[in-house]
Amino acid sequence: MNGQSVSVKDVAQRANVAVGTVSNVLNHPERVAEEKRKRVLAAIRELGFVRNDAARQLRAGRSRTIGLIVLDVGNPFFTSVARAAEDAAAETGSAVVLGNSGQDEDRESHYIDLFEEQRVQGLLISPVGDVSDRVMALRDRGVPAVLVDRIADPTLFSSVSVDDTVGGYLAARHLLELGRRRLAFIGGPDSIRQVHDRRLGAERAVAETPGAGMEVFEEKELTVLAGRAAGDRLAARSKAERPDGIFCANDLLALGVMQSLTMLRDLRIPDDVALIGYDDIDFASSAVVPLSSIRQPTRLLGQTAVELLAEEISHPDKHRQVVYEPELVARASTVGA
Amino acid sequence: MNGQSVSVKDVAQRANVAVGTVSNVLNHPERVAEEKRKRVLAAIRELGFVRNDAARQLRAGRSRTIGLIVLDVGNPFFTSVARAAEDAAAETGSAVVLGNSGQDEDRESHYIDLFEEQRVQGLLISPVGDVSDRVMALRDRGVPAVLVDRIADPTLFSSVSVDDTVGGYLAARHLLELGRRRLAFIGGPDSIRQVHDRRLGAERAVAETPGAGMEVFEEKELTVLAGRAAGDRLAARSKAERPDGIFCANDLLALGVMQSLTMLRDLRIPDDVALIGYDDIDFASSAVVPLSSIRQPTRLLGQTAVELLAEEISHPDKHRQVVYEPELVARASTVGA
DNA sequence: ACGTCACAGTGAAACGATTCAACAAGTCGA
DNA sequence: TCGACTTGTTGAATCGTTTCACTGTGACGT
Repeated sequence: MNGQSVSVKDVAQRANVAVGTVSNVLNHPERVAEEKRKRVLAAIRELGFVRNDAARQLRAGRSRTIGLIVLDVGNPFFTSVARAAEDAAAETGSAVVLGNSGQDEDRESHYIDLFEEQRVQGLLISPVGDVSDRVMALRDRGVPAVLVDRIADPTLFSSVSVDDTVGGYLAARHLLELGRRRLAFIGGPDSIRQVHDRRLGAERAVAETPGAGMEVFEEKELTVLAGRAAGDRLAARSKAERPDGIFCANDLLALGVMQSLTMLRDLRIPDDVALIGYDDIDFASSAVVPLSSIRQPTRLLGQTAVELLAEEISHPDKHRQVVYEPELVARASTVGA
Repeated sequence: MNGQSVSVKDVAQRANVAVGTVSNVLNHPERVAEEKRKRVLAAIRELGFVRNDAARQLRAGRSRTIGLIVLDVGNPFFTSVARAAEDAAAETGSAVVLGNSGQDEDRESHYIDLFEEQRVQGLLISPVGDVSDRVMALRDRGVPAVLVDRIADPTLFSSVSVDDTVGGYLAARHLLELGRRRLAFIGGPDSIRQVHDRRLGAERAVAETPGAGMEVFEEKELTVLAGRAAGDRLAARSKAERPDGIFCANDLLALGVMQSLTMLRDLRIPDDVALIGYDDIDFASSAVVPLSSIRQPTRLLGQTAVELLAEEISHPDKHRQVVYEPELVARASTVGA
């Protein structure tokens, strides 16, 4: 009905009290006598008053939001982290606003600017490139940041991440414990840190096991199609030369390999070849042969990121590196039905 | 270095100009003489000044953000819509902040409150329940809204959506044009509007085709596992009783059916049975047999939502219903390799 | 009867960017 | 030389909320 915005002043007028009292009803109800409080609340309802957040922030000098910049909103890993961060922030009355960099440094930079203008309480960021300079400048201006899914220089920042070498180790050891000795690692570009670390972890497990070996294949992409191509190459080999355990750097690759082995050739999983992926995406459990995988504690990541940010706010010069360990999820593709 | 926030006043002092001039450098550079502009910009750089968005908004009475509330950030349909909306909003200098209701009315309500306090320019929402009352109250207070993926009462709101009956029609007609006559529709709970409409559309196509018929199966969930169960039942039938064309209400169901038919039984797709899904998720194209599907114009949805919102802002009493048609994506699962 | 307290309530000041009426200085034409 | 006009600059007022020093009132103890 009314076009204009209703302010505390209007409410105060209507309820016949001072503006300060209206504010107290909103923020310190215990300081206001029962009767006036009721009158104020009634006025608020009648006028449809809604707090103006911009004015609050301006006065407070700080907003109640936390900025989160992720590499890819389409990636379930990040949406899960985001949801957990949201929940954790909600506990302290903060809200999380999400920015999607899409692996693009310009967009990332743009969101950093936006969030700084909004005077967010802090920034959670899974950086595209090297953002140390920008992030340090931010902190000098009073906006702390926590790196997500990346380990930071402990003297500079706090960070939360998951140890990919442990994940790789778990996957490979799982295959080895099942008696497999001729392993294959199917990865993507080794320049991707995650791929690199997973391979390293797997190699460590293999080195610990006498008589075991592992071939490494480097695909161009971490996709189903790339996995299928790799699978085709392996399946074409003779039984003696074929690996009996395959560890893929992510689930997409693994699903591609599975398609290739089971459909096009007639190999049985896990009898002929045991197969394990990484990430435990939704599809892993509903594959033709449910796929074993390595699950990352995404919710814990998001929650911890928010906690670390709170610590950074209270102790700007203390930093902490939290590294979680991923978890093995054994399904039929390794242990059978 | 400095703990305090730097304001225009500080910049003005440093550059030896008035605050108004600093503001003009930022917002109307052409009004400021070359020399002073340079001095101001230098001061901004030296002091690390960053605009305080809260103060801007307060003065402007309106923020530069648009609120978007989606049912599920994990759903690629919505993330795609969100990204398109983001891009469209960026063109007009606005930013989109994303809220995830997760199908929960309380969370939805919470985000509506939050966005209203933030005085967003407007709200894009794919509502959980019936939000007409809340949304109308919002509009009365000057915050327009556009419904996404739902048709609104044209006298009340604007909306963008996709016509699911057309999608169903396209899918069924495609199968019919390939000569299939014994169709099956595998759906989920018919209470879900999308499922219901897709079935209706398919039935229309069948009714238009002499000699064609369609069985309807109602699964409990729209998942791969439910699809596999349905596939098992169909595959167990004799060739004469088995459908020769299957339309699934979404791609997950279709992938389940595909697993069942090709792996467990030995039916060929599309020779023995043609199969088409709905949504065209990423996995559809990389399935063992690339899956035909119906693609929704998600980017167009997001873009149009932003445009409609702009219209609502300029003409609050005019509403428009935009309904898009989905598109057939024919792949090997119907037309072969 | 008087000082001390606790409690409610008041309203001006502050947060920081933007706007705008007012003014200054310079240019041009007559 | 004067007025008309252009161009650049100034700084007070404004947005809506919260804070806080202050006032008013009544209860209580001595």
